Amino acid sequence: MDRVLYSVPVATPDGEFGATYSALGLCGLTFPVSQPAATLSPDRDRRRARPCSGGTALLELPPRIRNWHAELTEALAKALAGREPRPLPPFDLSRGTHFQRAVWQVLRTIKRGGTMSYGEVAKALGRPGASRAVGSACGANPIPVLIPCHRVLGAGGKIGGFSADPRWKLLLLERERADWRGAQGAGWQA
DNA sequence: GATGTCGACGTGG
DNA sequence: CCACGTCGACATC
Repeated sequence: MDRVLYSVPVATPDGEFGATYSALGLCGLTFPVSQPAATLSPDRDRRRARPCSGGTALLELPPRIRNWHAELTEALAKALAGREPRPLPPFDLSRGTHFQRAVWQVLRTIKRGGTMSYGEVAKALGRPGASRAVGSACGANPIPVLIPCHRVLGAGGKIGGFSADPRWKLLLLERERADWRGAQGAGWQA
């Protein structure tokens, strides 16, 4: 069952994310809209945590979902601070195609601070030449940050694209101290 | 060297 | 059909 049953705001130091849950687990995570990434800077000063605007919504959640949400809230805060996001709630990725799920699986093997190129991911799937399709699959990732699509860069260390906002990609990489600057240092752009 | 163009790939509009 | 979070090869200045 991949239907979205609950949509819940997630308060973090970087603004209010949005989580959606199905009966199987977390099936979606969206970046804050109220705090545009345009105001983000790669420096260290953090934003104040905002109270959850969901109001009484949280109280209406079934215990199981509420537990997942508590785990997610903590995991997301850790991830945004560049630390290991654990424990995690279960993910419901049943909406992805076979290829997309295979891609997301590879993404989850990229260690914090590490990166892969779209081409390398394609190669890891036994599909050299599908690098572009990998890019599309990354863009279709329903749970950014926790499924680290931001750790996939263009060949030669170029920053590549990011559906939400490239600033988030840069910020996340900064926070995990990723060694993403390519071999030639100059090979990246905003 | 610095640019263009082209084809391959999976998915959704 | 087309347009994408790409890449590498090759052509041409």
